[in-house]
Amino acid sequence: MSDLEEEYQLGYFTENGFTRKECVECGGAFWTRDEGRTTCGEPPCDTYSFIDNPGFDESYTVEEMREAFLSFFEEHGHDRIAPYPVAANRWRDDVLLTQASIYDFQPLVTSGETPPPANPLTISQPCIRMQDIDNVGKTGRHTMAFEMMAHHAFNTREDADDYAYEGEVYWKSKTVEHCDTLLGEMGADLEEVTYIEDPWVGGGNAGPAIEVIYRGLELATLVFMSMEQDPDGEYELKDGNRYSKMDTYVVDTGYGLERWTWMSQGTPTVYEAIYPEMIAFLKDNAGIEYTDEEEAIIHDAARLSGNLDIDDVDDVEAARGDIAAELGVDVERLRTLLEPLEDIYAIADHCRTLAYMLGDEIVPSNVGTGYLARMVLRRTKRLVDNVGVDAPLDELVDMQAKRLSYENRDTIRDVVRTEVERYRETLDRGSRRVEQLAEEYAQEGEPVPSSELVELYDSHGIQPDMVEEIATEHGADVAVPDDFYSLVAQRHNDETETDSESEAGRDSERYAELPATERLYYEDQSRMEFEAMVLEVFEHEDGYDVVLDQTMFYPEGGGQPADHGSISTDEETAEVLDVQQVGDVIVHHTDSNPGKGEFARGQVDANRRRRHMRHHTATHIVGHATRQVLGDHIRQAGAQKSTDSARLDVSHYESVSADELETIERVANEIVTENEAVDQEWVDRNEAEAEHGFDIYQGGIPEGEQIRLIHASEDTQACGGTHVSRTGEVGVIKLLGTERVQDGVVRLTFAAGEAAIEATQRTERLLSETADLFDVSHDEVPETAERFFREWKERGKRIEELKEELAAVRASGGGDGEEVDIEGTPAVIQRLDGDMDELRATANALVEDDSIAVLGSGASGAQFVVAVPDDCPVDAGHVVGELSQRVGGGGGGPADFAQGGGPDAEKVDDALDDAPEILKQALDA
RNA sequence: GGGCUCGUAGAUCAGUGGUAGAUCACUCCCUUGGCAUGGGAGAGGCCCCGGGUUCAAAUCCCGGCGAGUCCA
Repeated sequence: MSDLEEEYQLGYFTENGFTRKECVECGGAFWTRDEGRTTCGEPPCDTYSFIDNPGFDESYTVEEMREAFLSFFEEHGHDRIAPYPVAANRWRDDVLLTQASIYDFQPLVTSGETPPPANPLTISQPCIRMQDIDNVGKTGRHTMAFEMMAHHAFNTREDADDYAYEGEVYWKSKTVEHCDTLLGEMGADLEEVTYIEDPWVGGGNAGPAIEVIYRGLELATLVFMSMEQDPDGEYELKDGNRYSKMDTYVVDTGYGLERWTWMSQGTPTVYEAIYPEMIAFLKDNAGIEYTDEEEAIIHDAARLSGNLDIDDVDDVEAARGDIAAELGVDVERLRTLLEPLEDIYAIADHCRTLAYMLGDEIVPSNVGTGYLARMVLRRTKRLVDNVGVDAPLDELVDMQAKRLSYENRDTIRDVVRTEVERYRETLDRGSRRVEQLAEEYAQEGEPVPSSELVELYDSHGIQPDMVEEIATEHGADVAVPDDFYSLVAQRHNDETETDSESEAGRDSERYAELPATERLYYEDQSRMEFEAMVLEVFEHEDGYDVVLDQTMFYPEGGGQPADHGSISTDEETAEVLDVQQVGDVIVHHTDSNPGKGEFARGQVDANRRRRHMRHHTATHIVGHATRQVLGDHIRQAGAQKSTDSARLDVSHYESVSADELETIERVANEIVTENEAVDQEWVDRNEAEAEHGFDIYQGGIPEGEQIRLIHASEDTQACGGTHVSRTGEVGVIKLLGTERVQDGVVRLTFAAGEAAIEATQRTERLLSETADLFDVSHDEVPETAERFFREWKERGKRIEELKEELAAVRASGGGDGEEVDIEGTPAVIQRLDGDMDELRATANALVEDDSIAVLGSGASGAQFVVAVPDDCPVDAGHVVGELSQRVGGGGGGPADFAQGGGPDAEKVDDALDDAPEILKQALDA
């Protein structure tokens, strides 16, 4: 079946007495030393045989196993690399979380554009896979968080050049040899190990791959990434697409740290092997105890469930029935025994996931990785409450963070506490809502419909089972549909398509043939004049695009706006209105044509540029100060500079208080006052990463082997912007304000240098104008404003009172109104040019005296109020309708009190003249 | 980045175009020796902001701001 069969004819196999066989159960091809073997070794063809029968000589903890693995590969010529963050979106924008060790080197290293940090290398990379979150705890082997131990080698073909690494380090046979040797050193019985042929396809790449199985457990996958999708390729693989060989070929291996540890211990589940003390703590805390007989059932069930090929939760539920049957136990009894234990396994795993996430400084939020962290945390909290563990969640997460040796454990605990509190508020809000809803439906005797459930979940974050619980207490039925989550998904399917592509594609083609523009602005960031040759000019709808051989003009990028200025030749001076970078070419957008092939002088608008430089350096300083004041989790989430101010968005889990803002401002200005050097440095990116970590990429990830670092005081950032040469040149930094731009992200707005002075002057002018208005000193403005506001409110109330009094007087004093008799009820018809409030009050007063009130006003347009005493059969709404029609409008209201009006104020009197007639009609009607 | 929900008294919320409400908390009075409590009265609102529609907007529409939530 496999088109790649010849790819597996490895020297190591033939030299070490392996034979290729086909599994009698599944038909898959595999390699083994055991001549008599007939099955491939992988469940369901075979079953776990290491439970209570560890497959290695010694028992290892995860820490010991990690160290054993890494040092083995170090001894075999690999460099040990520190793990990358689990937040993969810090260096690539196509995924959120790190799901495999190879993610660390995609896309730039695997494509050959950037050299790997070492070659070959070994690493133990923390990974998080949310896909099988529902299986965690239930199958005995699924975990959301795990470490993928790996050895990688990056190779290029002999005839290929222009890649960041050259030649072959090692390939398939050597890879298998390393794996086999490691298993041998661990004391595995090599006769029992099988190597299954299983070509790998994913993400546009493919290649032969081998699964390494021992005693039923898949211990490693050895992937030989060497092909890319190509419609004309010579290989057709299992996804139905065609592939062809690439110039680079990469050894991508994955050894599950947790599985190796499990194999070495032979415990019933993986969880008991990797964090036994936490499992013990949780069981004890939740008060879970078993009799010997129960213990035996659980033990057997765990072993059996490991043997089943379980891939989703439905299978787990079905499998439980099979297991119960095999053990001769009632399925409900088995469920009651296992469920609390499953929750505990899941809690331990989720806490470890959170420790990785928060330890790598992900801040919970409603977007991106922050949202995933929040989901995991809330899920964990539910499990903890469900199973009756009463330890605070921050303590549980800390247990795992401690084991993983994170240094920011205080912040982690703080974040967890804040999140738990936030969740509690959401639940409070939710339960109030559900209670109310439940009572409504209970009263009508109807069940809560699934549309309400979807609404509650989607808009308010309330789980259907929680609705069920609360609603039942209030006597309302709830039927949670089986396809609940697909109903929720349906609501999101109406989303609009993405908009069309830009024209950048064509542009970049046009500029591709031009040489890279030499960037003078990096050579001397304070120079503003230069000379250059005009290489090309493209005419445009609204101007010209000019390309020079070298330029001092800074193109828009990294949140710094483009420079302005002029490009002059002897004949022509062109204003530069915008500057953009297209590939390696810098394009100046101008208002006139300097002439292709001309020798030109460039002049950068120095004032504008200097303001940008101050704001750019100030941004680094403020970021650094914020990190010092608020904590190490502070990370840039976006930034924009202008001539007048700059803004910096940072990740933070609560809003910034006024006190904190002042402290940040003080710390930032201390850095300015210390007048330290701001240096730029071009360095090898791998060296930079090794020395400073990923925190240098807060403003985005630049391409290329060399990157530019900016050192401002103790802060180091990869940055392409222009900077002042000493922090003192920033002058002064004035923080203008802070706002929460989204959950988990806070925006700081500030101004530097003369812009700071201007900003201060602006606020002071506002204060002065306000003070002048009140005719008081600056100090007295707040209390004066407060007094004015209070008095304004008091006066409003007094006016209301007076209007009512006036209305009473008008109603009783007869006034100049006409009074007619409608079947024994007196009706007062009166013009009264006041506002609606006055009309209403007067009408009310008249009704108190058992009169019908028909009042009209011409104060702003025409307005009418008609009020009728309780027992009078006149319909006020009808009367108002008739009156309003006569002034070109309309009106209505309840039968005893109606309002209306229209635009024709001059017809108020005419309308009122008709009032007696209308009243009589209304009575007849 | 997108979808949805919500902004009304100090708190929790009613109010679907026609005179801004309830409960708790608050103040005062009464009941009691005191407390829990019970009875009565009162105070407290830029109905988030800005436009629009309308005779009339807390209410409908548009735009902001703020809060929440689901998804990628």
